[in-house]
Amino acid sequence: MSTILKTKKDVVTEFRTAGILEAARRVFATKGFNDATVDDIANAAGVAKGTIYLYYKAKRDIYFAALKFGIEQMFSALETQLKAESTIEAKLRALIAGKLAYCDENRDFFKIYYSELGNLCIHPANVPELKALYLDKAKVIESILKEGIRKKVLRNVRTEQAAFAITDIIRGVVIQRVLGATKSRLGQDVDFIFDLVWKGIAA
Amino acid sequence: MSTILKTKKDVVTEFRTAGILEAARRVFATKGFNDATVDDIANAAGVAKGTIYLYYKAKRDIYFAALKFGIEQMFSALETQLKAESTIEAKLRALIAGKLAYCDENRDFFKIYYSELGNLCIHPANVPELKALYLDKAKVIESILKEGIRKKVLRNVRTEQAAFAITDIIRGVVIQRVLGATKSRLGQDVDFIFDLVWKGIAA
Amino acid sequence: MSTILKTKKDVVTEFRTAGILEAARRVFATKGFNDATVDDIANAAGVAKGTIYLYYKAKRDIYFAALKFGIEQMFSALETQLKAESTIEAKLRALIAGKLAYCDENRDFFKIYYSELGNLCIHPANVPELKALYLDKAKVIESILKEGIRKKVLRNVRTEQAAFAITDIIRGVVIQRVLGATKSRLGQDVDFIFDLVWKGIAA
Amino acid sequence: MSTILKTKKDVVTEFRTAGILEAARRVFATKGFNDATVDDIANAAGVAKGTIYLYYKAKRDIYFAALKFGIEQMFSALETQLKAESTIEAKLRALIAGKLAYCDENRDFFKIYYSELGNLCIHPANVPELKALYLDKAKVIESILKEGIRKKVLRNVRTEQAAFAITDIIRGVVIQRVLGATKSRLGQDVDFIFDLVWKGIAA
DNA sequence: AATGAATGAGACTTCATTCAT
DNA sequence: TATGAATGAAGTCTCATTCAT
Repeated sequence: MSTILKTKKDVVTEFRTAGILEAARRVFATKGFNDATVDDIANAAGVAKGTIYLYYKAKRDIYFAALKFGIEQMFSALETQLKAESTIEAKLRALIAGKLAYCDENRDFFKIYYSELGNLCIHPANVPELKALYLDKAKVIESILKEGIRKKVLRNVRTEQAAFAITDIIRGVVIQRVLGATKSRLGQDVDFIFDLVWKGIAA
Repeated sequence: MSTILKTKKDVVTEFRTAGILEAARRVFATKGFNDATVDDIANAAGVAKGTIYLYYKAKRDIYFAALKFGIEQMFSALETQLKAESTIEAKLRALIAGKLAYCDENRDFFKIYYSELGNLCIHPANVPELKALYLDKAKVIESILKEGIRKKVLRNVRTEQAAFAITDIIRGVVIQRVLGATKSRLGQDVDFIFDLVWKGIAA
Repeated sequence: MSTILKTKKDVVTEFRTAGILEAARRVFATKGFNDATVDDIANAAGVAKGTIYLYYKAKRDIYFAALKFGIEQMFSALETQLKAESTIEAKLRALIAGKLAYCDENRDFFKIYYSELGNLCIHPANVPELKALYLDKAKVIESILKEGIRKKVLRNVRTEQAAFAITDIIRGVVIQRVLGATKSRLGQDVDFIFDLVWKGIAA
Repeated sequence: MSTILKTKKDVVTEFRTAGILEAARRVFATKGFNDATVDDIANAAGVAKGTIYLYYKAKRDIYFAALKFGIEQMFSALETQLKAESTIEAKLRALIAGKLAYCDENRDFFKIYYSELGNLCIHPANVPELKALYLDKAKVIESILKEGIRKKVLRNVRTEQAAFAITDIIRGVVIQRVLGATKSRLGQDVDFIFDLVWKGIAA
């Protein structure tokens, strides 16, 4: 019985949390953190303002939760895709394709993600956890690079920096896609990035 | 007489404007757009709050003005440096070095610049002029690339995208420098970027 | 059967009510009326918030109920003690000792009691019943005084005012005890009050 | 010139401060601290809500300022009156009369004053300064008592406690006056208190 | 031109109360 | 009867902007 009750509560919590986060993502993406109001989020989520505060202590917490949720979802998707590949080349291409696809399909998330990334320089102290999230994820790329270097497929570049560079190129392309500056199909953009990167770092 | 008065007025305007922008850059870089108050800027500039509004219609206008000022200063510096170079290779390296150096020396500006870049996706409608500023400046790189392709020094990449990619890599490195994630000396970072890019796009 | 059920219900009600009041007294004494939340009380009482509202219509009602409960308990104790005494002098001393002892032992109650007393001037309209409670109880002292005057033990003071005065002196001493301004033992304080009062009103 | 400017600013500040405090006293006396809103005070003072916050950092600060202002005004009036008297007896009577009169004429202040006094037991930590204000002022009475004892006019009572007792009796009478429980004229009440006290403590 | 006091809309957050389970 | 998730009114405080001096 206690199990059932607990489960029930958890279900409700999960349901509400998901709804709120989904709404928050939309609202934050549209208006940015500061112009989005908690009322906006509540309306978008179809709940009362007070309800939001049953699940999150502050507006900022909703924001981080939405961000974290997206990051983790993206990386969990990426990991699955990477495991399916064996060669370094394929892995790198899968990673580029995966990130591009995820951001393309989750533009709301992307907007928050990269906007916050830009703000890291301004509010770095506030968000050690967030910083960690960003940096940790760069390790995924770095480990592929290291493996490539070990296997002599890649030349001996500074892996940390190269990982960031790749991340940055991807971001740039996504921004162009989101801004509509580029009409290329996803595949073309993947090819472009991979091509540039591979030539840049291949042995 | 009227000319003299006008000139005098212009001088004052320029003087005030410069002071305000300089203060604004510092304040915005430290606190971000939303957490910075007009009072902060007025204090930093050593003028009364009302004075600010004699020169700018709204807080956001100060922000854009500060941003624009920095961008133009940076690109004017860049252009000078580029003119001194003749080969494509040298030009590219000069461009990378110049941007890196400027951002390194003007970290306040950089913080605003890249933070706003991240927000472009969120507030694109508000700031067509800003968007233009960002995109136009990418043309500088693009024109170098086009020249390189014409001279067969570079392979036939999509210049617009490549220009963005280069911009993005540079940004990534600057972010690492500002966050303190990287301790490399400027020259090393320039080498790293140039190396990666050149291998990626050389013929 | 109906009788049994009703009795059972009453028992439950009494049980819950007592628990809630006891918790309320503690919470209100610690935080004051406004800073205490219904949640606080529910937690302290070990019941759900909704349960509180099965027994009390509003937060304020809990407060008054707790107050009333304390007042009645105190005065019922006092009456018992007074009955045991025969002389005016002994009665007066017993009354002073009794009040002092009760408040000393029930500091939570005392805090609410006297804090509300102070607020009587501000919210008099809201609480005619409460006002009555306070004033009626002063009659106990007054009747002792009247008896004393009749018996020529006391001089002919205005009994109502004297009753209040005695009440006020007692309150003052309790406040000092609760605030820790005074370290005297209870007996000393009783002596002090009695001495002052007796000299003030004796024939 | 600087002096003139400063004076001007000070005058404005003083003017606003006085207006706000006067309004606050009225509002707090009518509704109590918690039920009074900053809007209420602003309206009563005839200024905008924001203006209040130019002069006080928080609602609670307004409250304390109003309280402090009243206390100081009352005691400064008292001191003047006391100086005019030479005998202990006259001083004591003047003190009783003065307090009674002040509270009678400034009922708004009185309500705040004694309501807060009742709350001292509940929020003692928050308000060390306030506590000090209350306790320090009791010293005035105490010093009279000590003088009386030294001159053998009074018997050797515990001065601190006696001072509190006198304060408490006065409060009680004021409460009755404010609540309308007593219709006696001021002089009668003064006589009553003085009579009781004097008999209680005279040698 | 310069000032800075005044404004008031609007944000976040709390919490008494309700009600479906 | 008991629960506690949901509600939304209401409060405090901030700050961009205005305007009289």
